[in-house]
Amino acid sequence: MDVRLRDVAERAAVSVKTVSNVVNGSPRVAPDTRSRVQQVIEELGYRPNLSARHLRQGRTGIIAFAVPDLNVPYFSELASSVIAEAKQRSVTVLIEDTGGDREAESAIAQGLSSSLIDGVILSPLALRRADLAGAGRVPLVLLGERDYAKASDHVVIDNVAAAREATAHLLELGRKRIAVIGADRQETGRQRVIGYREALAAHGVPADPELMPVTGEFTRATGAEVMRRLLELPEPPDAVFCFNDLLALGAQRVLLASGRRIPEDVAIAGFDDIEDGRYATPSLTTVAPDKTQIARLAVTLLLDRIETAEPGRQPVLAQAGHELVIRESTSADRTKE
Amino acid sequence: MDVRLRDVAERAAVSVKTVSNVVNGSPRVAPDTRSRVQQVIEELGYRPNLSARHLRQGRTGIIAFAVPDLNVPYFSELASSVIAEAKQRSVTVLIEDTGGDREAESAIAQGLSSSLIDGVILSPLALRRADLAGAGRVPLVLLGERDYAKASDHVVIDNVAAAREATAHLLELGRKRIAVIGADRQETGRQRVIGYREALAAHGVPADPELMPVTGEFTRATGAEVMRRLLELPEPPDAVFCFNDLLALGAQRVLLASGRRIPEDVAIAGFDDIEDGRYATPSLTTVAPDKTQIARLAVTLLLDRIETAEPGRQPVLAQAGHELVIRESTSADRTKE
DNA sequence: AGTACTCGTTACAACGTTGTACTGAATTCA
DNA sequence: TGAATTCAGTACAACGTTGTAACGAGTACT
Repeated sequence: MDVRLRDVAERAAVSVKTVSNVVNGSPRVAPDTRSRVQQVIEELGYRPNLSARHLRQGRTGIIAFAVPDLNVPYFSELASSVIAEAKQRSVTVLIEDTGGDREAESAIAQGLSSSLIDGVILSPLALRRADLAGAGRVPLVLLGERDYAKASDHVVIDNVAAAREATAHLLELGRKRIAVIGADRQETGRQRVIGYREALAAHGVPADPELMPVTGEFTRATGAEVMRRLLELPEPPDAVFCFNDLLALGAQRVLLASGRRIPEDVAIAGFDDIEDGRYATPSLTTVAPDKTQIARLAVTLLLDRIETAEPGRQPVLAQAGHELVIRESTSADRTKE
Repeated sequence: MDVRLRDVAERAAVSVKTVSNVVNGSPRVAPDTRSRVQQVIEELGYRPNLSARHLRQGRTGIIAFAVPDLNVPYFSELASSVIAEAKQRSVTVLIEDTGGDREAESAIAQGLSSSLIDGVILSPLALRRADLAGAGRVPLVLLGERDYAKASDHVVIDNVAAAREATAHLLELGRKRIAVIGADRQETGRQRVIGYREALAAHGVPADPELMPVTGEFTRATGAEVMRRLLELPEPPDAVFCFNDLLALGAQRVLLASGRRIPEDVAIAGFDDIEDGRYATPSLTTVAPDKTQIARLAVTLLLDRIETAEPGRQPVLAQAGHELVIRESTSADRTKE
């Protein structure tokens, strides 16, 4: 069986509470008592029972991180950052895979998952604003969607600026027909389209709707399929800006298979800076959100929200940084004209 | 505050225990009482407090899945499978990232992580046999290393056969100089080398130690670096068998950058069947362990072990299936000679 | 009619922890 | 020297749940 406070107390000839005080570093303990107890703790290998502690104080020290798909590298990388950040604050992270399912996301936002979590960081995919209506049962931080501003704390990056910078980079290579893959109904996509248009406008390049085809899921397969369609246009693109790296890798594969050179014939930029992109051939230019900072902000906001339970508190918006990382898929280019 | 059994009991005018019996589906409840209580439960939105339940019965319904690095696609894919499998058994999975650190792995094997987990599925990287000596505090299932057979339940695949099949496939393409990347001191690597040698012997091809260079971590970077060294050999390889897909993708990148064609000049096979390999250019031939089956076996063994706490029970070895998946990196080949 | 059994329900205690209120001793102050 | 204050440590209760034992009311058997 497990060692309990009581076992330690008996062996050290003190009360249970004194041992508890030592464990929790309460100041009301004499130095020699403390060291004696400390020693017995190590001898017996005592570890506090978290369930009992939770039962007593209403906290588990566990937060959930819910993502649409753990196999999407961006999310697994983000999960690693969140876990690392939480560990620093001695909090445990439970990874939850929603499958991008709206109901699952909604359930999590309402705190319907296990009752043993103190709060949730949720990266929504299908969630609608209305699904947050009944929320508030559990402290919640949302990632990535500016749309929910008034409903909950959230952490975003400046998608408009990021997309603008990436597009500007492609324009500065002399490209005129810059396609976009990933411009779908999601708020994130919409933001990035705005940045894309802004950059085009600033360079006096007209926006061609043909270059912004409808997209499905953000997978390599979609990227490949959409790229194939783009290549069939009477006037195909000379650059592609994909709204995530997976789309870009899929598109890249089609371009290479079709015999085109990257970046000479078509330049490619992605979004997310996943590890795969760094090792692709050619390596992928991409917008790199500061995942470490996102994780830190999300955990900080969540713990704040957990600690101060006052319900009236206004939702907070935190913005993390990003950076355009230029790699072979755009850089080896000789500017034309 | 949260709804408690007591609240439900008061509203339904029964005792707390009766509500508990309804919640737990105990048969000793009259049908009309049951439905009345059921209704109040839904009305109030009661959810059991897992910590209290655990405190009472010594189980949390949480198992941990510890991997060396969640960003390695093989592990994140496996994690998804484990989570899915556990969900079916209404068990929650806590993902633990050991960083491949021997101490962290050892700590987990001894059950030193949070005291709130019922058991651990551990995919070890640096763990030594001796580290398992003090184990047994927590039910444990190991993945992948046949080495620990007598110390703990474990799930493996037939690495020898898998490596033999992959090597045979390369040999049947007419390749004679088949390099191996990933033949390091780890038990898994050793097993695969055995299969590799068996296949060579069966085809009467001599094994050249130069074609089995020392390897470091199983990353794209290592794959790339080792491939570069292999290309500098006086007689470079005409095929490469990498012991994981990341190594293969790194090697592939170097080959393409050096102007060689895959598979015409050099054929490549990997191991793990991660998603990246399916979308690489060219797509990667690989050994696909049956991840779903691995997850199912691991969860089953672990729950078994948790339920029957008798300490005398012998460790179980379970073997999951695998399959050689042939893709472009070896198949478009015209057999030479 | 009395005993034995079954059934549905209940009261109580306990899981391991910690906050509150308390105690007794040592120390400080007037 | 007596009163107030500080300090170290303790006893008790409670968090929400469930296993055990016990209960009274029927029902079945003799």
